[in-house]
Amino acid sequence: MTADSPRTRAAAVLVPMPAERAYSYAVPDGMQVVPGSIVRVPLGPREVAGIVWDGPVEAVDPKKLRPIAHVFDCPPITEQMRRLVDWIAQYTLSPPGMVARMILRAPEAFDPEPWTEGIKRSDGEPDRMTAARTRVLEMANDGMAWTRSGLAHAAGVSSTVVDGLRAQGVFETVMIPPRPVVAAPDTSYAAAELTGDQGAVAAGLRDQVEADRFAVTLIDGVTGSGKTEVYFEAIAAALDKGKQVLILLPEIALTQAFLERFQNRFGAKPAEWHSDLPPRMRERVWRQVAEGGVRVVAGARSALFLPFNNLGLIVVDEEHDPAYKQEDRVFYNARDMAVVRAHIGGFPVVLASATPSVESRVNAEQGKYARAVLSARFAEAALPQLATIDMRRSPPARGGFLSPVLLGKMRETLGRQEQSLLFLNRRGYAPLTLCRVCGHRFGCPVCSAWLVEHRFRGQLVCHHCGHNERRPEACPECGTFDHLVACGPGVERIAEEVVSHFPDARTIVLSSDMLGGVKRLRLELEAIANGEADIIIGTQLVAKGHNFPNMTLVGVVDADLGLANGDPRAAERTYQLLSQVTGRAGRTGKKSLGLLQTFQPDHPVMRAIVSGDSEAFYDREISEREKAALPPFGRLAGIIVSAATRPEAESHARGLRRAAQVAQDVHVLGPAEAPLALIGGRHRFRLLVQADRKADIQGYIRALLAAGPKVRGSVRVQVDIDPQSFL
DNA sequence: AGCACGCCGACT
DNA sequence: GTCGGCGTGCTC
Repeated sequence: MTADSPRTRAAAVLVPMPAERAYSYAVPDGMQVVPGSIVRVPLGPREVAGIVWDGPVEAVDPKKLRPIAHVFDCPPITEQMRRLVDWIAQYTLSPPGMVARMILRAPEAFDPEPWTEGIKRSDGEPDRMTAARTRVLEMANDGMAWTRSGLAHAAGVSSTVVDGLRAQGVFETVMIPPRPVVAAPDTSYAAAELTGDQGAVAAGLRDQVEADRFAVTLIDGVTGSGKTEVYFEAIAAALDKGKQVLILLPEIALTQAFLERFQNRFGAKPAEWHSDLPPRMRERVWRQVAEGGVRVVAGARSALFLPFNNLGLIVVDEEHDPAYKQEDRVFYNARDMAVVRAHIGGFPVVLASATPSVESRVNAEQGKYARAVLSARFAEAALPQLATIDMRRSPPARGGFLSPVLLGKMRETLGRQEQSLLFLNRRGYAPLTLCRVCGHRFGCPVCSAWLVEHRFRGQLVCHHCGHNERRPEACPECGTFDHLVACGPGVERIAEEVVSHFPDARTIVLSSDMLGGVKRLRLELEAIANGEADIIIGTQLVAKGHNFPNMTLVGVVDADLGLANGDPRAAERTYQLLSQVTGRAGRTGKKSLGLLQTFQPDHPVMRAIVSGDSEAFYDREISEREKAALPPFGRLAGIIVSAATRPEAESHARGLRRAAQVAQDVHVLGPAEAPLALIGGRHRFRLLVQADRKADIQGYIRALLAAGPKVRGSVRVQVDIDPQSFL
């Protein structure tokens, strides 16, 4: 805000760096700024873009006060967005400047898009006609403005023909406004016919949108139950009201398939927003969102920070997806911040999932969220038949990992010329290699993980930090040759086993470390969809998005994987993943089958998957957490200490732990219990803090950080608040 | 987060 | 003798 003093006007400006408060800048005479204005200000040796902020301007040494260099010709960041920045900064204990930085991620967009020069038919007539000229004039007689190249292309002539006509005064020069990044959606383009409960849920959402009322609705329904069709009607209502709409999708799910589905309903695609967007497109989308020209954005979590000026609805699809959580710089969960955004804006938010997160289910049970269950009735035909394979009763052959039951079904599937998918969430050949003579195990020299053998590449790789080395012939400990054994399966090893059983089948392995990168992967997925493979062996990435029309068998090689890793969310995550994977079968209309290889067929996760009845599973999961006072019943925050070396990080975390004057109702877990990981070349250490109320945990962490050892050198401390029921 | 300043190892 | 490694400190 600006403040008038006898000599200089000053404004508070939030700059994109970890400053705890807005800095003060002088406003030169004649310059107009309002809260939300995007300005260029000097900061140290350079100039940066900042946002003029609300609140009193802090008095600062007049010698330090530097003037705002420039006010961008750009719609100001709205009050709702500014309140969101303050809220997130406060809640996540991040510097507000760092939160503001997430808004300012399209630097070229702060200036208006340039108008381009075009031409339009005028009164002038050409000196003589040719065939080419006739075609050009036929096109141009619509009286619309054309670009020169566009007109030439449309008429099928060279641009010299157009230039020749222009020289004779046949065209006048006009300026053409920037082209919209997407066409306007048409809410009446292809309204879906909704049945029974779908219609009722859609009507409820429409009412919320029309009432401009904050409300959270959790739409809970399996694939094919019409979740998307239902929230499309809420989107239509918001658009009819002249509002903008944001659809959040987990990054991987930003697939062409969703955009096409939207287009089939609204006649135009939504604008996309994700990290892979080319810079030029990024700027145009940002700008057109700020100006209100873009009505619907489908985006990854960062789309929450787009400068909407008239937002009326947010949809968070696959709300349980961990990709919504950002775990660097500012730690936040976009799903929860979307709820906060809607609360600030006073409009509804829709959370959709076939496998909701436990915290959303609890929020629904506590009445904070409404829960709309869509029955699977309409999807039943498409649901695969699911069963467990008890690996104690049907063990694999010696040295193998696939049970005869699964192999038998694969053979039948091959016989029908249909596709099978084997899912194993582990890259490489084997997760552990050891020496049969001396027992030496190959561990990562950098971190604590075992090295994973990648036989195809002839390497031992650390999946934690990326360290890799050649697989040696002899044991480095005892020197014995040819006695290294691979323990456990990875997708490469499963592929080996499959090929030995089905040498004539076309088998393909899909994992994120595939040679050739994303491009190759996309081609392979397309090839599979076209039926160019019989057996697909894949890691997590096959679980999402893609539809394989001929896939009638899904086998989960190790359904227990991930259940015993000490994560309080292990069961929930496994349930969600297995649900998604088994859902890859049965998109065909044909009879399809999902088989889970497990040593614990009576585990609640397996029972929930096989029976399709998730209610009991959620009830149990909720009561387990209640007993353990884990989220969503307690609050859990992580203090992340990161340093270049592991001892440094550990000693610092111990220092913080020592400094902990454990307050009532607050527990500090770790360091021993906390997971240690190496990310981006830095050792990260998470100290878990648990408390019952939001205020407790934030106050406690503030006190702890103040009392703890001074953070200096290359040690960094960040705070990750696990946001549960914050409303 | 950038970016400059500043002090110790391997090279044009 | 310099180039450059990243530790430290500052930005209205």
